[in-house]
Amino acid sequence: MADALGPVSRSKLYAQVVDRIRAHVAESGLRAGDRLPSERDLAERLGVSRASVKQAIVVLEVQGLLDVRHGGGTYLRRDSLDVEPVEELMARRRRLPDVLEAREALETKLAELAARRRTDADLAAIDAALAHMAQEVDAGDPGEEGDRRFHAAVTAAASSSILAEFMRSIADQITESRHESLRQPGRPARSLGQHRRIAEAIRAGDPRAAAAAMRRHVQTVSKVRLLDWNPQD
Amino acid sequence: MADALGPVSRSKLYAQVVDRIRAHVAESGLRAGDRLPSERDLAERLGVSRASVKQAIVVLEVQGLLDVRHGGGTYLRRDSLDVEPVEELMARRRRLPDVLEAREALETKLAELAARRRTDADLAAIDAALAHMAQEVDAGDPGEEGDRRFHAAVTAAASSSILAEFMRSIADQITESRHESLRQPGRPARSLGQHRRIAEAIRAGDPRAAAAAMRRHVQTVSKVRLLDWNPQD
DNA sequence: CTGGACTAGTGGCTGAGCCACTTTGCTGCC
DNA sequence: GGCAGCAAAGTGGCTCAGCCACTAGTCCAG
Repeated sequence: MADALGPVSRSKLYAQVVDRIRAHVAESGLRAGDRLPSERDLAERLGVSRASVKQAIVVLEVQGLLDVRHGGGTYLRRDSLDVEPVEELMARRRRLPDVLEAREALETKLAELAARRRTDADLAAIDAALAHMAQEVDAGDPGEEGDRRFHAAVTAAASSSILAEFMRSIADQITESRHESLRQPGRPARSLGQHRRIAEAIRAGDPRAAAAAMRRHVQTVSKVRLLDWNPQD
Repeated sequence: MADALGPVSRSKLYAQVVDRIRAHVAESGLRAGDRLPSERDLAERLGVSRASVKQAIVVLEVQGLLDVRHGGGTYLRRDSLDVEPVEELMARRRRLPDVLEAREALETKLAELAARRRTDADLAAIDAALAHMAQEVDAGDPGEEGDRRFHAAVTAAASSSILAEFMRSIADQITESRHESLRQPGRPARSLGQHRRIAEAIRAGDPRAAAAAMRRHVQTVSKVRLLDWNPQD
């Protein structure tokens, strides 16, 4: 149902105008620094109102693809308008193996940084997450909230805004895979055990051990998930 | 100069309205699924035209943060509107140490994947990049184009769309640091040598060696760059 | 050659209007 | 009392016209 609504949402006029501008750039061979037709010109050519053109331009501007100068015209900041925000790419291509690869790259580094930079407050948050997950697992629950908190605490302890943002951009897919992963028999307890080893390495301030433990953890998830994954392509 | 233009660009009305909507969501404690005030309501309250409100809403919609239903209102898709596209975050916070950390996380994994997945065409591209950089270095040039091509070839050989997209989102900072790094005496030749070791491991299909060689390379860049970095905060 | 004035073009924003769609409330019927 | 249908109100989608701020280019005078 939600998927069936996707195409409809995609046909909003401003989105269509974005696509047409993209096509025009590609066909005309325009490059970074080149100027687009004026809003009035585009509106006339596309048979839409200037306000609709403006909406499309605002979208491309906020994506960093256009430079809009008051009274001076609209310019390309890149050689192409084909770049998509990460989240849009994610929503479109739900390739879990890619997500897990990215996750391994990011979380391994985050664990290493957490081991170097953790504060007492960070450790307290990690311990609280472990306790929460243990409580959930003891109660027979999958432990999803504790799992989420643990990874969030490690990410916070790493103090790297870029890596944190990358993690945020694939957060939906991680949430989804967490649900699937932790409902497997025995998986919650095993995951909790792996969390504990990661936490120990972070507490000990051992970046190598933390990275290795996190890599093992994420690779365990990778193996389990790949067996169950049914590609939708 | 370009930095001085940043704040001006930031004060466009639609951007201000975006910020005000964000503030409203935060203050009201609204959650995913909750409904925003109507466009007419927001326009009146903010003292702007409905078209300007609409532009702001379009921005948040295309970022996946709002769900806009024709005739039915505008709804939050997340618990917060504080998420920013990676590129916007990048443009705002040019903290090079963070970039280098992210780069190490991403490129180490990319090298590993390249060693696993490289095709003959990938290896040819890597060799061409090495040859190009060698030519530049022999001619006394810094070798920036060859450097760029080499890292692009490794990224392509890795065949991971998410990691490639993450790399693209910090491409500007990498280009900038490349320029600074490679103009240092002796740096081009040394960098070329490291590239060759990475390429050998990829050609040999040895993921561990490739990852280790790439890590060494990026860490070398990290050390050099940090000595020269003047924080702008 | 330089600077100023003027004109045309461009973007920024407003307000009004109309239509399509959704939601809500009321009434009537079973 | 519950359900269905209809009308009214509210909401979003888009257009159009208008006016102002700004920019770029041209022309003229000193």
